Amino acid sequence: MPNGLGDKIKQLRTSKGLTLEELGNLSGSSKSYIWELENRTPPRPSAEKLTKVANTLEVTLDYLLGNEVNVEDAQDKMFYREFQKLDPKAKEKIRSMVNWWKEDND
Amino acid sequence: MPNGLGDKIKQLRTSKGLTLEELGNLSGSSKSYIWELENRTPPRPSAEKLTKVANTLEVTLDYLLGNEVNVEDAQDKMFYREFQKLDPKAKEKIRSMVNWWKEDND
DNA sequence: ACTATTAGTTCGGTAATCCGAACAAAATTT
DNA sequence: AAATTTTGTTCGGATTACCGAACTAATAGT
Repeated sequence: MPNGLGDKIKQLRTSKGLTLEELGNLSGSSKSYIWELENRTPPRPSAEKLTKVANTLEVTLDYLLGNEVNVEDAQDKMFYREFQKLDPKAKEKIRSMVNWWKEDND
Repeated sequence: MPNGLGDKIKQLRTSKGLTLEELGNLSGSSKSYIWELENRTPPRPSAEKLTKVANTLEVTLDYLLGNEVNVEDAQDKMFYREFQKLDPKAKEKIRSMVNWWKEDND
């Protein structure tokens, strides 16, 4: 039987080319615990740990927990969060970059 | 020393006219634990518990945890809408470009 | 004021999180 | 293909989240 949370973490981790240890280090957990999250039947991880894991994997907590349905929205949201923290000049650069990108496709 | 998470929970709970026991019952926790969440220095509550509390209080987990996205700027909002329309591949490229470029500028 | 009811606080115990370190398997190098 | 390095898995134990029940403080009813 598949574990929703674990499957998502493993999916995202491997797609980013990260090892258990790397994800552990980046998100302040031990690799053994990351493994438990991925493979053991649903534990009750702390919001603190899961938040850091979600941030490292660049998705929202709600996505990992199944409250948000698709990855794309979760990723968009995370990107937007980071975007908002940038200074106006940086925002402007990225904005124009995105606009330029759009010109081609339509 | 104000505790962010606790203050928010208490604020929301009382504004909804709920007692510790009621919020506990509605969200699958004991009243003593709700009290700890509100008054003791920040513990490490499980994502499971916190999710239920957030749902009962009708707010997002991200709000409780302080990761809130505030959508004040109209220009940012617009950008976000446009970004969402891009195809996944383009999004990924832009994301990694921004990440890479952010390393230098801190 | 006294009592009854409700709300909030404290506390001991138990079960679960989370880690480090040892072990196993897989991949890479020589 | 043996040796080395890297990645994944298991396990014992320290720490702590979370509960139940006893206690205190308010609040309301008579």
